[in-house]
Amino acid sequence: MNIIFMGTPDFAVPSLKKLITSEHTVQAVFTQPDKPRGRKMILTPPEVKVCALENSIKVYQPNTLKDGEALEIIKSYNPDVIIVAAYGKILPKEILDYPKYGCINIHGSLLPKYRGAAPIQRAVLNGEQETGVTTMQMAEGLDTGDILLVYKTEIIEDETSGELFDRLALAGANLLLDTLKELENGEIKPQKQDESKASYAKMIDKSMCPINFSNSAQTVHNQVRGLKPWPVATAIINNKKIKIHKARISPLSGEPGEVVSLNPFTVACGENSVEILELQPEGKKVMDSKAYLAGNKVNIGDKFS
RNA sequence: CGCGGAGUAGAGCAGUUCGGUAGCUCGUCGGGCUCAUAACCCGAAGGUCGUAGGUUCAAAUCCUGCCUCCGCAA
Repeated sequence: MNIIFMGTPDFAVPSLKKLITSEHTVQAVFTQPDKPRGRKMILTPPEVKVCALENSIKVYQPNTLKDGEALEIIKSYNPDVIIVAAYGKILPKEILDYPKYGCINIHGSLLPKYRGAAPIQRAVLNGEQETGVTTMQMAEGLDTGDILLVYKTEIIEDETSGELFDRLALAGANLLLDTLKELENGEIKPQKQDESKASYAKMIDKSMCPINFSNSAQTVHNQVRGLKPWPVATAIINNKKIKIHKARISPLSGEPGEVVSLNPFTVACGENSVEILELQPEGKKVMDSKAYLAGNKVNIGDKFS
């Protein structure tokens, strides 16, 4: 099939790569405009753009798809289908309806659960044990289109959002190819989403970072996993903010926030405790907790807040 | 020139204010003790103090340039 691909971050890259090496033809790529990123605010191209350019595919970065220009570009390619993976812009109806097979989206959850911006992180934060990837026929609403194919997978005990991202990005790429194949062969029966089971995964932001040690160790652990690798859960000790990169649940107990063990480094929660395995003081690199304790005086009974 | 922290032994830190013998907690190696240990005791190795220059009798420390890493903000 002739395909136009729309996507932006690294989640979309495996799908794009897979399409490029498949029997399909990627005619053009749409992605977000380059944005200033990093400490120096350097203008940085999205990962999908980098991948497309490496493969000599034409890239478009319009600010909006709604002014008709985008539609003209798309018409000039006459694609059979448009693939959308974490693109980050709304597609107007005239584009959704234009290709023969419409627009197909890859979404990182088991729809209709976790529609929206941050399905993967939200699943980890909520301590879900199962998630997956869904391909759907895009409709006008936010992730409301009919379901085409679904891939389910377990969320592993200590898995972080970042790790799950990588797995689902790869699984999504495979699912996408299957979807295209079955579409071509007319084997797919699109399923309507059950609106009564729909939920939304709001964007993640830094206000979610501070850890409340009154919560259960499980909740704290989910927070640490879910916010890794960005923006990372934080706690305060000795008046200094540190990021908690990696933790584990421990059966010890004590006053919430209290250091109950130094070996391993363990902090009590509302229920049980968490062992802190990797952390990062402000202005410092990520280090394991043993290294931190070698140079910073922390005593049993000290309090995290 | 967005704001700020930091580069000292394999790791994490102190020492820099006020120039004058290179330190701490760990790790590593050797030995001892123990039924046993991420326990304890004894000992050892390991550093051109990020880099280039300047000031000085003398610089980790003061001055200047540069490199690198990180936090915030976006």
